[in-house]
Amino acid sequence: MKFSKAYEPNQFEPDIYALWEKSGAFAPTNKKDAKSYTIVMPPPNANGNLHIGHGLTIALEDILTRYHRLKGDNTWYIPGADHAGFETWVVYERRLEAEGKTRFDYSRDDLYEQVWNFVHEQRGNMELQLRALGASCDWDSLTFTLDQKVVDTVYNTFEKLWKQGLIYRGVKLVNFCTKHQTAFADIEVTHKDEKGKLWEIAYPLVKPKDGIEEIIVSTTRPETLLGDTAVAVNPEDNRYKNIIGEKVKLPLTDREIEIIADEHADPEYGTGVVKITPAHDPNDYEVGQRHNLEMITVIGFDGKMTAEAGANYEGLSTTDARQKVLGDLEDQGLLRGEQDLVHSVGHCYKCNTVIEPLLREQWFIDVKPLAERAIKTLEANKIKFHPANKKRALINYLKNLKDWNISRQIPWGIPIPAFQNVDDPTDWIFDKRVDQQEITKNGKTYRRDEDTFDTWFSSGQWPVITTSDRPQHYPTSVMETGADLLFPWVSRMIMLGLYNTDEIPFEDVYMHGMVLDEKGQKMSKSKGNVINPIEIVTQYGSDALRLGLIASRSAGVNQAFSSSKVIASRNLCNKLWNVARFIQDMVDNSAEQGNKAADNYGEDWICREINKTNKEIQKLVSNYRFAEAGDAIYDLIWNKYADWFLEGEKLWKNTELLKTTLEQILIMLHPFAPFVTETIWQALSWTEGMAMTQTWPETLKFDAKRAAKFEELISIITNIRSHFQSLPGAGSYPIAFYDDKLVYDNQLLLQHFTKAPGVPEIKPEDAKGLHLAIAGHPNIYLEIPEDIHAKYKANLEDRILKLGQEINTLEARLRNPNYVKKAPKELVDETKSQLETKSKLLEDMKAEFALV
RNA sequence: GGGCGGUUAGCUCAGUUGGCUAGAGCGUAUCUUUGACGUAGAUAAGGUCAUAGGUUCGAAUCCUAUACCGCCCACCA
Repeated sequence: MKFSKAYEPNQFEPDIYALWEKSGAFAPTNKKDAKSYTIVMPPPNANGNLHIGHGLTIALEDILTRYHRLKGDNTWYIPGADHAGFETWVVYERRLEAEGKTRFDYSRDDLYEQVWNFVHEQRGNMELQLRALGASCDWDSLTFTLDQKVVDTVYNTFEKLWKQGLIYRGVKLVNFCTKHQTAFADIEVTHKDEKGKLWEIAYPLVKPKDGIEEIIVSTTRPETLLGDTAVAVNPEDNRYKNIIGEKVKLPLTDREIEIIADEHADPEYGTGVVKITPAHDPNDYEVGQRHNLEMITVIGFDGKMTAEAGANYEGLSTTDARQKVLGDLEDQGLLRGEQDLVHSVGHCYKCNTVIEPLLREQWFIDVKPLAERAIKTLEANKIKFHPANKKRALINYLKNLKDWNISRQIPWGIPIPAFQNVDDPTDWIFDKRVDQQEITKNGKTYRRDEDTFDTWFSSGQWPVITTSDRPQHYPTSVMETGADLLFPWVSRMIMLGLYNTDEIPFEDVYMHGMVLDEKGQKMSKSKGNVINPIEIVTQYGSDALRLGLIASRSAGVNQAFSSSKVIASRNLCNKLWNVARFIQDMVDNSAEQGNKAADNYGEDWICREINKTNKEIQKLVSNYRFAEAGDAIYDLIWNKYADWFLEGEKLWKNTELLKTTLEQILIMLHPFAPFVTETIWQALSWTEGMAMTQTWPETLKFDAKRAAKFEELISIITNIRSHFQSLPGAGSYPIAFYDDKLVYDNQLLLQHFTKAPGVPEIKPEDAKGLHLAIAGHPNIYLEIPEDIHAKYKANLEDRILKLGQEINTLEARLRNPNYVKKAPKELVDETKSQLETKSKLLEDMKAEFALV
């Protein structure tokens, strides 16, 4: 294939991906002496589109996967697709709504089937997008979160928990969205600050005592008054000590409730008296538990007041009920004041409806034993975290974890395998026959629980489920995911992983931060600042997106998307493409002889640099330092390979070395930029197989002394170029020298790199022009005209001053007896030799200054 | 209230056991229409590493305090 002038990713990427996929190389190898390396992909929404965060996820995971594959590990990257319980349900419910239907028009089984079909119609986009991003995952192992094996494992775990008494059915306050008709875990509720009012309401004492006739409570939710079953004061609060145990008359009702003493009441806040509504407030619920209070539900799951709220209020929305309650209180003269306040209110993260804390019977997991075990494992450092501080955050979270509500009132999910005796509501049994609404067992009839599992309950078992066919891949190597999933997901995987397998689910956790928009704002549809990764792929190529996303990004830190990094990465791909094009050209014309007269030190030098980068990349990737690894390979390709080595090879044309080094570079860059490296690999005339399945490069042999010599040549060339640039006039002059073997041996190279008209060897007495101040090379002159030379003098003076300062610093350091005594010997020696070279250089420069 | 991050070049950010002249990309300036690449090459300018103390022979890096920015958790009658 011929190389076009510029690399156009779109032309090649789909074919290259098809080549990989067809080759079967995504499947894990099963080599005997090799280690397993396993990454489970956090499953993207099966019927959604990938967002830029997925771009980062795939980039990081695929770099690791491809790197380990090249290193020879039995590498397995397991893709997944998430049924995305709630997310998908919301989308589907909207569709129903548009058709004028509601969920209540269908049975759960019908709905499940409808959504299943809906998802499968939509499905596939996400998987195509993963391919566009270059994910080298094993498609045959793709697991959908509703696959039978997922359900099986989840049911086994549930049964085990059930048998061990860690599952219980409880009536507790749950976070309920009255629009979506489902409960949420605490962690799913979004809190927002809102303006509200704090009302003061008088509750008259049934029997006035010690002159106290009423007490005044403060509340932001007067409508819940109808469900009050006590009022609380702080036991230390002297104002109310005497009336603890007395009764008050609950306004607007005919009930009498007790004044209790509880720490929950803060004497500093409001009047210091708080009404207690155990059925509608989490704190009040706890107070209720402590004092064994009655719980009266006055708000129903539909968000309307219940019959228990009284005939005057039944059927009203909470907002209307609030107005009516306030009005009625006012009429009775019991409303004593109102003031503005800002407080935070829980909202449904999807529809923004205010979350009602409501009593509901749900399945709960007693998390204590699970959390304790997880904490112990974390404290024993069994799992490494990147960034490390996430471990502590997780331990803290686990220490305060409350029992986990795993019931969701959404049809789209894994049915909870529990049945209730129709004659005895307290009799629940575990049974897997969830496809039946009613079953009989031991002659009794049981009705199915209509709820489904919280998604995190099933995805918390993801590593063990996905690796079940190849158990040697469990525990997995690394769990790479977004930092926001530390609590909801990573914590669950650790708890349930340990519970299921007695092993950790993964050895490392790497958490990436959020990809923000270019201004550093969170991306959101409503803000309209969402960046579509596939658009970037179309515009700049998949590799450019990957390299651009990982650039300058460190673990756990949110960072802005940077199109300039993507462009820079696109340019790197193009650069490499042209490097390859040029080398192929030289290979094609290898009959042309290069310079054989002298050694090319640049060859030793580039081998040294490639080896160095090779080692560096290995170290950086194993420490998850992707951005630095990317920088290292960028620097090698652009600033070393192309700028110096390849430039020199225009003279030497050492095609064998050009081939070897290019291959090594392609392989080392492959994990980061798989498409362009593979495209080149396929295009080159001499390479075989695929870049993807090569072995990570061995180190190259080179002569260290000659490599160091080349470095000297670089500094001579740079120095000369700098002069050519800064000197007034035409710009390039002959480089004259005497008594300098390195220059003598490399006249051609110097001329080539500096574009000097010549590099003549002269006699010392003929030396004239601009004397170069280069350490170790005192006899090099640029033969410039007199008039230009004079202007140069001022410049020289500045440089002498600067060098003098540097020498002073070094001398001061050496004069310090503590430095000489305490600093490592090598460092001190280095300082000494540096001082020596610089002093000599200074003498030379001073001598030159005297001359000009 | 508890916890965690951040503050380094005009911009976005790297900088892991403290060690030579603090780096990158983009941007800027000047030069180069050289047969790999103008998505390029060459050269250069640009930083008292937020502030104040401390530890140390030596601090962007460790400690303490302050300021500002951001995130998470809990609470908010």
